[in-house]
Amino acid sequence: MLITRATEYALLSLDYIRKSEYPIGAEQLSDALNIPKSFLAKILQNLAKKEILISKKGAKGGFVLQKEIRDITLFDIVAAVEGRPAMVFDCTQYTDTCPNNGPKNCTISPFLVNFQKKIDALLHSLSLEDILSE
Amino acid sequence: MLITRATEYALLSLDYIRKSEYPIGAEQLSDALNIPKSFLAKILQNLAKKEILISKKGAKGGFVLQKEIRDITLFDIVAAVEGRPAMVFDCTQYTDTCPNNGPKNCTISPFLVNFQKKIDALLHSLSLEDILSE
DNA sequence: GGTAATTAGAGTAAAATTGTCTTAAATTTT
DNA sequence: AAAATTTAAGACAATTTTACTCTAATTACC
Repeated sequence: MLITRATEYALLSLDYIRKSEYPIGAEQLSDALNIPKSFLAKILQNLAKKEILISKKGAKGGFVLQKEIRDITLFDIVAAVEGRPAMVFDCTQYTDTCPNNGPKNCTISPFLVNFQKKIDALLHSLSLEDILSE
Repeated sequence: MLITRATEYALLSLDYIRKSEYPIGAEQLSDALNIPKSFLAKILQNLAKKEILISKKGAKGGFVLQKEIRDITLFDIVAAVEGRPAMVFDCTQYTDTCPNNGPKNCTISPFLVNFQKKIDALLHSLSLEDILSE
């Protein structure tokens, strides 16, 4: 799966947050979107670390968008939430068991690299503005 | 991950098989490509079921391509091996816990559908011929 | 200072992927 | 016909990833 549930939660949250003037707390989001609170909190943290959200601690705190929605790409969101860029296929993980001893002499590697580039281009080309209606 | 290790094994196997005049056995493939035999056997079975490979039982049996490599698409290979088409994201699995009560009123669904279509188009447009060098 | 909120990290549970094993069925060779 | 070879099928186990929880600490507002 290219995109996990965490990314879905992120997209739903970003959509909710952008519609509000005030910071939105994790608990409020959790209630509104029916998403497990602790899990969501971690997702929001990751989005904050990657400069997609601003987090405000303390009373009346919460999360606010850090950029214009047209400046937030799908690529960044996925990378932030999943902890790494979206990968079509990751063969670098197990070069030890690779029948061809690594990507350098892999028969299918050139294709996969090419395919990965197409996915990346697609993710980079799509901003939050593009995908959230209204 | 859009493509799993099973699909990588399938691609490597298909590349090996197409280069041979004679049927290639699962064990021979397993040795040549250093892929766990039983796991590989199952992958080959799936490719045979989906009319990508022909399987011949008995002595001197093995697997042969059933079509020209330009007529085998990545889409078909992935669908055969993974047991379902490659999915960007599968929210139909858990409509019960969906904050928006299903894809019909989902804020992000239209985007995901669109994204999925682009992936599908890419997979359909690429044949084995396109991706295996020489 | 007290409350409301995020931050951090360990830890658990469930699901998917990866891999194994055993037995049966089919085909070829002898 | 028997023996050898090879696929077919399904149950099972191990590993990895995903999904989620809990507790304690930190920060900021009032």
